[in-house]
Amino acid sequence: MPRKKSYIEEEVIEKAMHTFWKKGYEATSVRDLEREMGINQFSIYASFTNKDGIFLESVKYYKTKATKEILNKLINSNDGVNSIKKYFKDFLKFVKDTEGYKGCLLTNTINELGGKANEQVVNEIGQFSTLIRDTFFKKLATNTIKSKETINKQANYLIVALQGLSVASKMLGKKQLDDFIEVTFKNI
Amino acid sequence: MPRKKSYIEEEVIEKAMHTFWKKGYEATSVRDLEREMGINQFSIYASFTNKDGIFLESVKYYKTKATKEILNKLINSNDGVNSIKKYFKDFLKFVKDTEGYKGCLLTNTINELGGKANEQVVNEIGQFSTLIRDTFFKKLATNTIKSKETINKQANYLIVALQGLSVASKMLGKKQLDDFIEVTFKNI
DNA sequence: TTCAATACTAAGCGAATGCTTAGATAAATA
DNA sequence: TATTTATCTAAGCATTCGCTTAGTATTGAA
Repeated sequence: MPRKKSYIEEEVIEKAMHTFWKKGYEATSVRDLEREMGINQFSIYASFTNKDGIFLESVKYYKTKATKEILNKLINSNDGVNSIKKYFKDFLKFVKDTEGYKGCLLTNTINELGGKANEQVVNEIGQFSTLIRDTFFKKLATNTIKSKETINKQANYLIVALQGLSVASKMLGKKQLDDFIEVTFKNI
Repeated sequence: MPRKKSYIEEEVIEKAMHTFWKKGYEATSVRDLEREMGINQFSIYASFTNKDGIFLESVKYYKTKATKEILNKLINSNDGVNSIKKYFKDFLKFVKDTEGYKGCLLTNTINELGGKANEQVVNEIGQFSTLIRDTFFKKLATNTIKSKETINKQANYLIVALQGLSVASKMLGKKQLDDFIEVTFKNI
């Protein structure tokens, strides 16, 4: 009976995600989204309820994309701690485009909105952060006699270091970022 | 001849600074500033030209405040590397208020606006970042045989770590932050 | 006491914000 | 073919945005 949608939701979500990623939440207007997603405002609201709704879907999409493109590589690696170092380098490639480094969308969001972000968005970010930390933990725990407590501290440490890298990438050059990664893993 | 100003510029700048610090650049409206600064929009524009002008003064004020309250303590300390560790802890106190951690205003700004921030603002932030790194360098260089290159890398590393701490403080608890600081300084 | 110079209040400017509504269009069932 | 249902376009809603203007109040030198 009904008329068909003229767009594929996943495709327009991807475009919305890139817009939020580049510009941030506040600086992205619904008119921006309309232009970038290539569909009318009515359709945006019909599919995603409101601006927060599109943002939530964008965050979910980012998680899926990041998981496929870099996190799975870490999960499936058998290179112990060295695989985490590779993850850091992959991360830098992942957050860079032709115009420069745009940081991690999730870190950007926490930094911009803090605790005031939409509750579901905060949950999504918290879950992903936990997933990464747990993955770090497993890699740190292979072939070592270090205590669980030490490994836990190191995993938390690497999470914060990754967030630092997200922010610093927006200011610093490639060499400085590589130096940072090198020193980061001296402490492990 | 002229009428006197009914407000002290430094006082209203401090209030503007706290507003930007809490809410971020985009999310702070001129009406917000009007309310928080306690003066009319006309006066804001007369004294500071535009929104960017107040923001620039806020950034400068933040630098002065941070220098007085925590950076000078580091500069004047004779405790070598350990004084940097103390600086990290002082930093966490500095960026915390009753409602929680609000991060470093300068890191927040870089993260929110990236390279698109007002040029003078970017300069101010860059200068302060350099000042802190140079200070770290001096502390790292006391009583050591480490090469200049190594010390440079470590100084850069600590800058990024500090930015990570700024972001992570908005998500993580005190214990995790303390753990991070501990691991950060393990091999320095 | 006059007068020029600056600061004040308050109203309002055009443009942009997030979101909604009215009406035309398309698809599949009856 | 007629009807039902969901989609589309495009105009417009109230509110807020950064910023300005018109008119009044206050100051200190002439």
